[in-house]
Amino acid sequence: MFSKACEYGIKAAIFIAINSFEGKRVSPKEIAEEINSPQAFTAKILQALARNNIVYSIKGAHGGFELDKKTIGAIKLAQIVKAIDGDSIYNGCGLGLQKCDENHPCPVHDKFKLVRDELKFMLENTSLEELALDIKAGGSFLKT
Amino acid sequence: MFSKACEYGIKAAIFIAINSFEGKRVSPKEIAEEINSPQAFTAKILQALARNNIVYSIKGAHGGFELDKKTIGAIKLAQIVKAIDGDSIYNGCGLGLQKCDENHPCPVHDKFKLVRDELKFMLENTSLEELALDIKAGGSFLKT
DNA sequence: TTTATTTCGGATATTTTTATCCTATTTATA
DNA sequence: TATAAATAGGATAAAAATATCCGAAATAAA
Ligand code: FES
Ligand code: FES
Repeated sequence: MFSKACEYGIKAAIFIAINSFEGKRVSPKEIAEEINSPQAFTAKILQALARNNIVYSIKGAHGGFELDKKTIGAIKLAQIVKAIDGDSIYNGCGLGLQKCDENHPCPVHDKFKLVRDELKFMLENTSLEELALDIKAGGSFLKT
Repeated sequence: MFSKACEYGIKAAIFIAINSFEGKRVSPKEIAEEINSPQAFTAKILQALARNNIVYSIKGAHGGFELDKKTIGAIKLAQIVKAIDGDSIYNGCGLGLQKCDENHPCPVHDKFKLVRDELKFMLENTSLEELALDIKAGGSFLKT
């Protein structure tokens, strides 16, 4: 469904959110440990998230990744997925036709579009905040 | 969403279905042309579908791929997807946890499961027959 | 200003997916 | 039986995704 890079990106963002609520910055090393991902690869993904202004990176001593406590509620999964995997998951044809086109649909278009749109809606309406709070409450987990 | 192999497999199966309605066998060459896929790679996928008893392959002169006209309505997309991509799309965790587990859910579990189950339902309830008929009626297309 | 810390980013390596090539095997038919 | 036509399948290649390594640049603090 999502690429590994995207899975790591989502989990990393959630972990950064959790820590930002407590005013803590986190390093790629900590993040990789918490989400059970390869550290250097995770660092690359964090760079991409930073370039897309989804998370903030502070270089140098006492640096790390963080995000603005006030905007955590406004950051939706859709932004992260789009930044890493692009938007083919929202617009692409389920059977790989060059473009998904109502006027030249593939055989599964109508049915696929329903599922795809529901996924899109879900991602656009799920915020980092709710996911982070659920973890803090012990209702869900980032690894194992 | 699906692998290239799976996309090719679905389109190939639909094309074989269309031809089997007319009692015609088709070759990997014809199939690849009709679904706009690489021929040799498509042939590998056809072998996999044949090994899974989804399509039938007849070797030798006048051979080719076909399927039993009477069972086309019973073949669902889910079988093809499972044969080629496995069932991680039905059971796997959206964030890549080792297993999707109600008792140890990832942060998106509840929401993801809804989408995943809808996809599963769609694939399990869509037959090759309806897709093939739609194409014959000019309502959908296998390429471009 | 020096040092320690930390992200950035280019280069490289590994693995998986996608794709191609070639020969063996099977089968209908002349 | 000989031949041509067709799928099977192993070997290989190319491309993309995943992963690692290392030096450069930035920054806080001594
Ligand atoms: S054309 Fe294939 S999903 Fe729309
Ligand atoms: S645990 Fe992640 S989707 Fe179920």
